[in-house]
Amino acid sequence: MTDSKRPLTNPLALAILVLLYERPMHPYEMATTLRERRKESSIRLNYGSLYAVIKQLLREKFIAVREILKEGKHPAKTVYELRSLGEAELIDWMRELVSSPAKEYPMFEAAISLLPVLPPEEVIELLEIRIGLLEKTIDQIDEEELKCREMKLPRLFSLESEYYKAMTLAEYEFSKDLLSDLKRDAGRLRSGWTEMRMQHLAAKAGSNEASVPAVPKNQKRKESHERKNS
Amino acid sequence: MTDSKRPLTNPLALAILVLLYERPMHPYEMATTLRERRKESSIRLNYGSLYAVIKQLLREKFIAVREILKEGKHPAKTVYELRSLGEAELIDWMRELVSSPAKEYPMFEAAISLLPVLPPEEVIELLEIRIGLLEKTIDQIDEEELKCREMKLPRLFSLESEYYKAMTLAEYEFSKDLLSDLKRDAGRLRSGWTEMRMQHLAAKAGSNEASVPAVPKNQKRKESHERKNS
DNA sequence: GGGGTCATGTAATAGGTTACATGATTCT
DNA sequence: AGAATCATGTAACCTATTACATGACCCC
Repeated sequence: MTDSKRPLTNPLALAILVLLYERPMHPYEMATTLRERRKESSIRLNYGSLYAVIKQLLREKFIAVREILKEGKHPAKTVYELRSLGEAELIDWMRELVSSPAKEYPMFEAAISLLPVLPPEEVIELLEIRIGLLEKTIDQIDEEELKCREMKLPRLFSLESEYYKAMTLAEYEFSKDLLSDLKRDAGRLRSGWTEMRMQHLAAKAGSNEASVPAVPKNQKRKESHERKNS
Repeated sequence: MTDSKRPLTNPLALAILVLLYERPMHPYEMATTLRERRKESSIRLNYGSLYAVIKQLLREKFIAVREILKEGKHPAKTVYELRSLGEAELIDWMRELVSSPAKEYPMFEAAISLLPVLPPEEVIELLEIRIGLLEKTIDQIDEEELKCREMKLPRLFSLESEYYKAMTLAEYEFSKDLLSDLKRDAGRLRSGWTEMRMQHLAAKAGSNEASVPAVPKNQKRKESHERKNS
């Protein structure tokens, strides 16, 4: 909300702040709690970076060591607690995340914007695979949902999977539309496709096309510089 | 497709491979070409890492130096070209991106899964802001779309923005539904909300609630360990 | 002469991932 | 006895970002 450049961007940091907002905890407990609540499915969590992230949170004074519990010959448990600065950061961060959509860059969008490198016929096949996999994903979400309802968990606990389902469905619809457009349409959607591929194809084939610029035949790939190995 | 662990994951690397698939280029030209085609809007591109990524591509033998052009006292231009290994990687990478949806982790999904840290009344306000911003975004996309149609650009060139619009719309619908559910519903959606916040509230207030476990009153935050500063 | 843009890069740092190392306890 | 789990962490590595540095050319 206020200042867009937060010291930490790792979502694991956000998750830890939330846990410590509930109660003090030691690192291992954080990991098991997050696992228990299955947060990995909606938050990118890498438990290997747990101690690293805690170090960062300490550095920023968002958290502090509350106590170090030593029992017998067990390794000592370092219990952390939230500091007021960390609480402020947590609330501010959450407010920003909820109120302000941030442009994110899914790789599928990148792929679509580079689609002409693949021949349209292949894209059709690939999209069919994708659509099948998306259907599977949606079925899985539905199953999970059913389980939750059977266990009579309040809806609040599965809001994130509702969101995930909505987004997956939207991608599914988009993919299906794109596929059928590609299949039906020989001119409109495909117009420009081969033209965009042409330069490469021309370079490869040594081409007799008129519209190909600036790539003399003696500069064809494959023959020129392709050395064996270092 | 084949092996999931690619040596490079940076989308800038993918973009460079595509450019070199079209024709050999020097780094600065790559940057300007990508800017010209406005790829930043659909691919996360950080031009500062350009030379670093090129170094990686060289290391992987995906690309090679084709020639070094020296004109007068200008800095020499190092022209790169795609090697067959790089072409294979590009095609394989693209196939995977199109055919296989990868679970990605938008921050909004993370926020939703942690929503109970915020009081429901505040979430309502924040969602209203979000919805407004999403509307703005959609209007912008529509304007862009109109421009493209006026310039009679083939649809192929704006597929990625169609995708972006579809996803943004889905998020918009989800947010609106969530908002109205939150506003209407006093029991169903909200049930569990305060309970999830309770532990924290209890800790803060010293609480007389029965169901609060394991946090003795002498361990309240604020008073106990919050030191002034280092 | 000054600003923009062409064109190169390096250096420092932060960020994150992976793998490894340790050792006690508890369950089978 | 052996496996899983509890609980700590470090070290190496790689990636990525940021900021800086250089210098010529071109147009006003």
